Amino acid sequence: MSRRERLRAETTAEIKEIALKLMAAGGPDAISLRAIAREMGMTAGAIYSYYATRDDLVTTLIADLYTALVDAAESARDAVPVEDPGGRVLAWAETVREWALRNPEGFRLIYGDAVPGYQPPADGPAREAEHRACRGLTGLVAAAWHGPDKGEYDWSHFDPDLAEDIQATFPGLPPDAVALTVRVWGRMHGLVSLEIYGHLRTLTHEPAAIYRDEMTALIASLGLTPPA
Amino acid sequence: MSRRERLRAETTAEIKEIALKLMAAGGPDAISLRAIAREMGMTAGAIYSYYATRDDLVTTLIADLYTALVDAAESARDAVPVEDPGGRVLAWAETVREWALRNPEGFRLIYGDAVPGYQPPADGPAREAEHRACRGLTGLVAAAWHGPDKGEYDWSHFDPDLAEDIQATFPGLPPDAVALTVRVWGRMHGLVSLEIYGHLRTLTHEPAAIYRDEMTALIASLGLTPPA
DNA sequence: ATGATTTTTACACACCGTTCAATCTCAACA
DNA sequence: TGTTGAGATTGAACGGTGTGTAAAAATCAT
Repeated sequence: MSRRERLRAETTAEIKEIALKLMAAGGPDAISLRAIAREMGMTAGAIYSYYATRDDLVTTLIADLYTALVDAAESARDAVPVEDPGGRVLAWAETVREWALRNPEGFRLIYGDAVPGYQPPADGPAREAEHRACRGLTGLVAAAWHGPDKGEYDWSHFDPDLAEDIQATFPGLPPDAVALTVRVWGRMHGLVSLEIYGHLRTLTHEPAAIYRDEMTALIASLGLTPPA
Repeated sequence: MSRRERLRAETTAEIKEIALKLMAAGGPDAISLRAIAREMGMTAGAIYSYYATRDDLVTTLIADLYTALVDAAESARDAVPVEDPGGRVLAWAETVREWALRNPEGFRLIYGDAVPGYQPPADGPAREAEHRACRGLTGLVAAAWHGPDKGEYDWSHFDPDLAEDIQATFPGLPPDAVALTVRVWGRMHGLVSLEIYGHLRTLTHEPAAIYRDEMTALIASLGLTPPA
């Protein structure tokens, strides 16, 4: 790797780093090429040798953040033995919340309004991360799945790519389990989303305990044994 | 009411109306005084006879939207007899989702990032609407509450105003029930939030059914009988 | 020294909120 | 009826934000 390439990689990384810092400080709209350049001691035009447009930069940021989130959730899950499926669910859930609290603006960028006017590309690393998240959750549900398969759902009710992916990864898992996965996702997401956007702050000082209670109930509802 | 006052009221209403339309079309950042004025055939400065600043306008919009949402939820709930507490929960939940789908940008304005840089005032009509929402949910939980009161929570874990309010409205209701209310809120919010922000669109075509299943499970977990 | 790459400089363009003096409108009063 | 004066509106201006482009200048590997 030549010196040239190394410098380029470093600058690319620094741009992302500064962008994340700016976003953490001032929200998604603080991600402007000019502000980043100011912070780096460069001029705005220079950034165009690294990212073609501002949306490209945002896309990269979202992908990085989402990947980091899923990495964290997966490794927390894998730190709990497979014999404790309830513990694995809890590990995933708590990790997502803690990551969101550490990176509130990142959470907003992924799950909320990205920068005004930004349209996410149909595929790319962000989409890949979302699929990983979905596979991870499905795995957690699959480990707990023991019916009843009421046959309420059909594979045609889901995105073809996703359906194919899941049928390949978890053979025999019925569509009803995927619907349950979506519900689990929503249940994990709800309180965290409310908390990050400040709607719990004015209600309770114990969001962690409430979230934990909710996740415990979720685990029990999956027929698993929640950790003590 | 003089003609002058009538015109003023009409213009005030039209400004809000246009603002909502612009927001629906282009997101929260599309709410600009200049754009509103353009749409109305006025000049930007004229709006300052009606709203002191742009943030004042946004504050009014949020309050109006939140009030409309809570109005809808309350009346849907009240259309179901008190003898059917599960049905009342479902009515509330479905109404919130449907309102959100009809007013996605309104939902974002209330529960997501409002306009960049906007800071909500500590009190005012929006706060009042939030309290109404909380009271409404607490009422639904209270109708289902039959313990167990494990005494896990304390009134000091909640906002003093809220605690006082709830103790006055629902005498005898323990703090644990309020914690459960927050959990219920999160559970209702999660899937709707994911759906509004487009995270279900790429997974399933049946968000309504999944949400209904989740709400049915929620009602059952409250010890109530879900409607057929 | 040469040639590719990066960066600066300078523009063009389009927005935004807000203020202010001047103008217009129109209801009420003399 | 004509005048007056408060309120509504304009239009221009100020000061700021931003994205993106193109040519010139600096940098650096070869």
